[in-house]
Amino acid sequence: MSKLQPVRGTHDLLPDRARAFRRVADAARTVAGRYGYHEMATPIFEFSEVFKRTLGDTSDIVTKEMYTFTDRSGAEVTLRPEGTAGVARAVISGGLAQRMPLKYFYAGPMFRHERPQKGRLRQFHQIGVELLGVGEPVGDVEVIALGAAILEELGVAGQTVLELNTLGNTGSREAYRGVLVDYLEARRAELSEDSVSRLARNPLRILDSKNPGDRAVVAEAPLLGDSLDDQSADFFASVRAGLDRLGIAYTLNPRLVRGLDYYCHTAFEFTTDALGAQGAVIAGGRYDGLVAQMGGPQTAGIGWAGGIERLSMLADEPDPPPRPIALVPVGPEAEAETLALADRLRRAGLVIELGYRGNLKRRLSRADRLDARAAVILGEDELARDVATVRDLDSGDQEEVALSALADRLALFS
RNA sequence: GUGGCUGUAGCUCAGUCGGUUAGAGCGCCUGGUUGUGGUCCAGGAGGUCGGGGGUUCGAAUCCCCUCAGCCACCCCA
Repeated sequence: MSKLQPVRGTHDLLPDRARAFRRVADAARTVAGRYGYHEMATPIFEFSEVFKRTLGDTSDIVTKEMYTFTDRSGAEVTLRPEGTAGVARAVISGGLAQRMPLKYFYAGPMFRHERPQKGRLRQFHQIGVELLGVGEPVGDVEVIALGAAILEELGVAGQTVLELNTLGNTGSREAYRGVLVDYLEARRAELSEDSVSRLARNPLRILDSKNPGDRAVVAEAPLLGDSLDDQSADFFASVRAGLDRLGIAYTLNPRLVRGLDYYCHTAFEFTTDALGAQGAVIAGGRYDGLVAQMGGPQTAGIGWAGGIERLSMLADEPDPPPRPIALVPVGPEAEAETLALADRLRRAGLVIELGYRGNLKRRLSRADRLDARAAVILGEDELARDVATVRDLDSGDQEEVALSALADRLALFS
């Protein structure tokens, strides 16, 4: 730690990366807007209680991954590990439940103290949407369709598949949980160490264990689908019918689960095999119990979050920034004049770079490195005649242009 | 949190049976043009060999610790 370095698992976003990130967030925001989901932002940190209540005291995120600290007034606060909790808190504290349904989009940094690896950082960035107040399956369909549309817009639809499952309503899930625990307890000796501890805490999670021994046990486990009551089965059938109608392909994955109590019915993930072990690029589900669990009114909810880092690794290259025009003064008089000229041209909407120092050769060389489209050379003799020399840096052609006509002439380059 | 691999110039990397001033390509700077870039030629700057400790006459090279990156587990976006 003696050398100056960024905190583990954090990265500087230099312009190229920043542009790739912005492309993901911008595409998502635009598409979400077409579905009526508008951007909101919650604070980057909340009272720790907000996350403990939504994520549960036993989840890994709460027990070992949160960036929690005491601020100068003694309050225990936490850098948000995910986005839904803050939105739910805002709905309650802002009295927003008066005007349901609520449709929100968000984008921003999240923080989890995990061991970094490909597609996983300690400060990472997510986009997400939340739909509150819609308990009908059409809400699930819309939210999933929105995710699919964003992936399409980003050009990653071909690299991802939609995995879908249902957890059923509370009664169905509790019934299944009992059946599953009974089954797993009977074969406890065959389970991995991790899964034995999950048995008490979060038994559904054992279903998607990667451990070969666990998988063998899970393969013969009772299926959640068999525990669904009529209401749960009908709900899921409606969701599937809606997706079919929209032509959104999916594969059923009965092992796709969410561990937390407030999740119910639909669970889904858009996954890829192009990112190593971090397969999920968008993941979400229905959380009808969340707002009530936080102390608000009973409120249906469904949403998803997507990893910007992961999506940007798959997405098409973002458009390059516009090529600049370089202003190249020769001599002190022209140098002074250039500052005002640059200002005028920028106000006209042009992208202008000033060479800050050096002779003509040096500044042209710099213009070339900046990938400038053209250079405006302004020397004493040009100045005396109120003209400038405009050099096309791609072709090498030069012409003299009256200063009054300069902006219009340069606009032809873009 | 666990395990494996890695860490030499801004970038990509060479260099270890321990031994004189640690190298290359690219990039950067200067000059070849006193008002003309990209190519070419010549020259130059730049490294506490991730950090700390140890072994040794001598460590980039061996040992220990530590930090970071990558990969997998765990967890998840």
